[in-house]
Amino acid sequence: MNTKTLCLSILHFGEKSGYDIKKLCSDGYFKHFVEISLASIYPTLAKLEKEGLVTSRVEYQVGKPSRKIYALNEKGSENLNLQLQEPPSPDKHISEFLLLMKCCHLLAPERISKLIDERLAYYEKEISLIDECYDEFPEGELPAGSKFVLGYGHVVYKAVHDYVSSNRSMLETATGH
Amino acid sequence: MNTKTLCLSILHFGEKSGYDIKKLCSDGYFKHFVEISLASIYPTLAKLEKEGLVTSRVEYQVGKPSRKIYALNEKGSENLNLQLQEPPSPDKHISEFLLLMKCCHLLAPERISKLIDERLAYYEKEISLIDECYDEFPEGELPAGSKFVLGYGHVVYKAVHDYVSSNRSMLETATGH
DNA sequence: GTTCACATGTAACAGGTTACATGATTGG
DNA sequence: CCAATCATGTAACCTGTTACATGTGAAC
Repeated sequence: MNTKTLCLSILHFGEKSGYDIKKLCSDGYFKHFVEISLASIYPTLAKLEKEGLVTSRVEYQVGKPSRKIYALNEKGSENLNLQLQEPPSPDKHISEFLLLMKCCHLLAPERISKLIDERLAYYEKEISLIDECYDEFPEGELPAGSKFVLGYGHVVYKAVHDYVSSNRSMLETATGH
Repeated sequence: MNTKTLCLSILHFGEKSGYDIKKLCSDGYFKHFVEISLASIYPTLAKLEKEGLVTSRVEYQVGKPSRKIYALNEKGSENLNLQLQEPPSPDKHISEFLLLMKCCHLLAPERISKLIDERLAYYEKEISLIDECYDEFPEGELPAGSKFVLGYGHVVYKAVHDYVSSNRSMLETATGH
């Protein structure tokens, strides 16, 4: 995933600071399908401004550091539309947890149980975070795309939670060492 | 995910060439939770051999290029066990498809429909690939970890397939431009 | 007191990818 | 004939991360 396109598509939902973008990707609406760090956001936003795709203004705050707020302009909007015409590259999913489970015969049974407990807790947390996102919008006002994506995340976490809790014995009783 | 640990854990399931490892990660049993390219596998295997964690032998073939087959030795096995004691880092999931769906109001309805059709076909393909993996092993002989991980992938693809096919209208009828 | 959240930015480094280089055989 | 599969490996490049630098206010 191209960092520039990601920033443009997030800005398209409204003007934001680099810090805002990071929060959205780490905790908010974009959380479960993107990855980005602050150290790549700031230079990217600066580049986008230099290229004339976004504009920035500084918002002074009392007691807090100033925020540099970026907004998409027409050229940026056009550029985004162009980028979105390209076919999406395949999903990337990397899970050390699954690698560990695949190697369960090398793990102590107590460790497996602990890892699974933590995993289930993690799924539950993600589900409640998604539910919180729904609650932020009044009935029917959540955009279709956002609703679809939140629902997608929800069914994934629900399905794997069910699967892991019903099939954990498969791993916990494996004749390991 | 550490490339060295990944190679060691795959080799732990049996001796393999770099090419074999790539195939396993791209099409086989490790497919849906790891990412690795040949250009990082070969140098990693060479490094592992230099460090004395694996041994290699060359297998000559008629009509095909020779294969360099690597096997885990005791030191490598110990090293792997040590690595597996570390807590797994959080899953990484990146999906340009979901970003596109989130931005559905910027896409033509026909494009959305086409993207969804392709997506559903992709899920179906993944499910049948997983089923093929099951079939490779005779009844009951698939190791617990592998079975668990395959089942995990299966429920994910099944859940998202169901979700996308039942909720596609949410995006296709979105008042875009 | 100390850690966390807010807030932006740079520099050094690590990691992995794309493209290149090579070459035989098989299938369409 | 051309593309694909098998098979290994290197070099140049790019991108993104960790760590650093700086500073306030709130909460514990």
